[in-house]
Amino acid sequence: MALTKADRDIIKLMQQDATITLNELAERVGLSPSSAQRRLQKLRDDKVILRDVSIVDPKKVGTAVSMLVEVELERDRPELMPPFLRWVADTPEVQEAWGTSGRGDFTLVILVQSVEHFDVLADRMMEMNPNVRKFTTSVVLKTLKRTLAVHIE
Amino acid sequence: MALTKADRDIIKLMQQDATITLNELAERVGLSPSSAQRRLQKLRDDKVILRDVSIVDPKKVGTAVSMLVEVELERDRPELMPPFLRWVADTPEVQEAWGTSGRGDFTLVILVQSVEHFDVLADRMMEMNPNVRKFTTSVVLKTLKRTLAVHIE
DNA sequence: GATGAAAAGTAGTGACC
DNA sequence: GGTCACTACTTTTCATC
Repeated sequence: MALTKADRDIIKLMQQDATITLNELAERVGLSPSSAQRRLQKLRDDKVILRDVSIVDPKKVGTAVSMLVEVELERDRPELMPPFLRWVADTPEVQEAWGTSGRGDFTLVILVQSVEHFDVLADRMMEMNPNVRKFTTSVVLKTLKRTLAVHIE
Repeated sequence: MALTKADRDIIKLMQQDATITLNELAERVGLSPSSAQRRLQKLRDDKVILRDVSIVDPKKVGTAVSMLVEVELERDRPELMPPFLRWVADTPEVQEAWGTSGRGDFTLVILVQSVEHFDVLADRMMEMNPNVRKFTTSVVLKTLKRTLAVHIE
């Protein structure tokens, strides 16, 4: 699964614009269209490229409040961990979630329509997860940058 | 720019899988392929859908350390704000950045190859931005969820 | 073992109703 | 918004290195 220069170039280009045609892609990485397509297919088969998605502007669909939430769990109730993980997975307003060292146990990025929606969501989180000891919320005032693109040298 | 039911369905589907064909898309939203394509094109023209990108598995390209960084800036030097914003925009290892209320002024998601790379990056951040008063770093131990998909009712 | 050229199949586009 | 014809893109085949 070693990546060639062409593979890395394909990844870079596809992370910027996945609607690029194979002809364009091929030209820019210095391969024929059929070679480029085979490499791309292999990158998908090997799960280097996981999927292609459309990026939507939240403001344009009436969903404009982002929150960063640090959640602290009770460590002495490990049996309540899986339900919490399931809640994270099943709650579409939770866009991102990391388990971290440092202050909080988990950091969540939550995107909702309004502060009222967030209130409801936070209440439900507490209700469904008695192992949530406390959480601190930071309101996002300005989103400077948002990408899942991985930097490739 | 009011969104129809079909528009919202198109957005939902495209956020999951942007490689879907117009035939499939049309069928699943209850339109003809060319109608679906017109709506999709309008969503792109109106910047509701900003772009399509490939999602890459960082582990598969040798980039496996994520950090959450809270940065506190000196408030009495507003002239140094633009350079900081430019540093964020121009540093590909910074995947996400928000300006927040609460403790830190900014929260960054940084993805690097190794802790050593992070050290170099953090040093350079301090060097290039004398208005960074302090920053606290949380190492990501586990990534539970990662999507930019916006939840649409 | 991967490449490129070309053929065959499929999907996207635009004019018209 | 739907139908249809046209164009463009993708995929497979096959010969080659």
